[in-house]
Amino acid sequence: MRERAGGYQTSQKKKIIDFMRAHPDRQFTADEICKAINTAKVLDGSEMTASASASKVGLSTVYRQLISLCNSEILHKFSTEGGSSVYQFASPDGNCSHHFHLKCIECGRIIHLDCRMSDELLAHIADVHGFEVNSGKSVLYGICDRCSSAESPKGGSDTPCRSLS
Amino acid sequence: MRERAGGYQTSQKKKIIDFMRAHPDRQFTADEICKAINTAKVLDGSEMTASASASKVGLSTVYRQLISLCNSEILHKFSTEGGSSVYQFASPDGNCSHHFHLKCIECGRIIHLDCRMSDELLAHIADVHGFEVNSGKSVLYGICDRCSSAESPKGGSDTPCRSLS
DNA sequence: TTGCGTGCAAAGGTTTTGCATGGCA
DNA sequence: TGCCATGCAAAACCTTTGCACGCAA
Repeated sequence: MRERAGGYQTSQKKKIIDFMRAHPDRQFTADEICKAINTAKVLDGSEMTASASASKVGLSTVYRQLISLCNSEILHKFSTEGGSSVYQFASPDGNCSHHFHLKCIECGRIIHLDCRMSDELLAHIADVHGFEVNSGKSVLYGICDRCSSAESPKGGSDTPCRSLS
Repeated sequence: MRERAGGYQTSQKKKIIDFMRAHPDRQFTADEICKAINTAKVLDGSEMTASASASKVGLSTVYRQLISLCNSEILHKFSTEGGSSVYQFASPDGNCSHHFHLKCIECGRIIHLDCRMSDELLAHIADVHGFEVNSGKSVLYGICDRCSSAESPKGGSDTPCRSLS
């Protein structure tokens, strides 16, 4: 049905997929993805100036590809409270539809909760309360263990933590 | 938690609170709230037509009050997939912080899930997985009983969620 | 070759902000 | 009376769309 990435295999699409697959536990806005693939490829390497002349992938192309990739279920789309949307790589198994996602509001990390109790709760909600939860679209917000133990954010060279207010 | 809405008691603020309190189980965009309080008062499911927009309360005032009321935890803010935000009256008890919210992606209805199993799951996630879930900010998306029975009529979709709240 | 994918720019919608004025405490 | 809140408009922001050209199949 939609298991393939339904379309041409362009270099732009490949860049987006490669970048998202390299960071499966993180979420990015369209703008972040656009900047990332126009500068470095895995973004943990050397520093670079923002306005590199090598910028090629347009933001509208990123948006169009993100829509396509979400339809192909290669990516997942989430809405933030700030109004913008963020995208995350979906595991090829597609099992993200079967467990909860925990998102730390401090560091932005995404934790895939593979837990029997959550399955039981989902079954309970479906049976008793008649509500079919779509786990792939549901995110539980809170504080992860790292951030609760240490309130100071570590200044990593990784992706800058989005403001997200 | 007794903290009132932190500011003056203006007529505009009162209109917004009254309107939202009159529809505790519904969600509205800022624009809908603005139109509603400028035309009718309880709209009772029939109005909401374009109306004359004899604006008295400005849209920016609505936005500013919504931010204030959310900070005071009088309202809750949710993000829709379309990118816009919707607001809903929060129960005065403030116990919304202690249970899950189920949101139907079809009809937009919010169900307050007051269920022992969810409490157990939250405790389990905190103890075993070290993640402190903020229930008030977490929303589970899915299909509610009404909409699922409307789509695919399978028998026995009864048992309405005893939302309590 | 065929037509989808792309880049650029402009449009569209939502939310925020600046500034002068009005109203609550 | 002192400030905060309001209204209006413009700005800021995110996302989509139109159009001509490039490139995968």
